[in-house]
Amino acid sequence: MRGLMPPLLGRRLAAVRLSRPDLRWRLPADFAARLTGQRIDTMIRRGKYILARLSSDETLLIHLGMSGRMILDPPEPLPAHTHLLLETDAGRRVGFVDPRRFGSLDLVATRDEAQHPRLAGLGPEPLSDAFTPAYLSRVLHGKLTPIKAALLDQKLVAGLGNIYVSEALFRARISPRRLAHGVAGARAARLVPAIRAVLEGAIAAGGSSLRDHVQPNGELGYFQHAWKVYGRAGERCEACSCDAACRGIAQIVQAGRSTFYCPRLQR
DNA sequence: CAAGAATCCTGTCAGC
DNA sequence: TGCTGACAGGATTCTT
Repeated sequence: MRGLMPPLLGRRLAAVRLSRPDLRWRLPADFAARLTGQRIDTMIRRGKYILARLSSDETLLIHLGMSGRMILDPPEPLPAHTHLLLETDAGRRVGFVDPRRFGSLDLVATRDEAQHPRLAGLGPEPLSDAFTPAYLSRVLHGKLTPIKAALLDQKLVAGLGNIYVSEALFRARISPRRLAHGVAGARAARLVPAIRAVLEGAIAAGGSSLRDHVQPNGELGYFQHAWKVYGRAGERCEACSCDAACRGIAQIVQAGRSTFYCPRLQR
């Protein structure tokens, strides 16, 4: 979103081309027409959603899903799977590219995002004051699901994905297999700052470019080089590599997603 | 109600 | 080289 603000903020959308309405959810036939001519007044992020508030009092929602990317001034011919192309009154162009189409676009008839069903249920922002150990303890209390799965639940806390959950749990030295209710209390007090540190590091690095993610200007993120456990199955974890008892980073599947952790350090 | 599995879709890569 | 299966930054919907 930071990369989108310079070209979009305060500009009017002079042209909008929607070449594929069947994304995660099918877009209405008048989607492009409703965007055309609108000015983008403010842009914010909520969880994994980018929100662009329009002069029409509507809000454009963008979710990149697994494989989505935004491209500034894409070349012609347009990259494959460019489903939406915006052109501003200043001549800048922004493309929404998403091969798998797990991403979504939506146009909400209100500037109050809390009204939108996709956003209404989201938990607090992990970088906000609302995300405290007390809050996390409360929502984990009584939960029988592994902490890994709980942290992926956007209703509990908004914005964590598969990579950053593994990284945060490593940083907090908590096993991803531990049941959520067992993290309430002292472990939650470690987990909250661990989550914040991982997200702040990733944002500063422009995200993690595993295969699809790029910043709008085309630059790759470089947080993948800072991963301690994700994608490192079999390697000895950096925190205990000198210890003969370290048997290396494990990869397991939880709730259908890969989890990476150090079984020796994370309890 | 809560938790886990199946599902949507395309691209890439390992193995044969 | 070409085929097949597994897997990938997500989140909803269906089953148990």
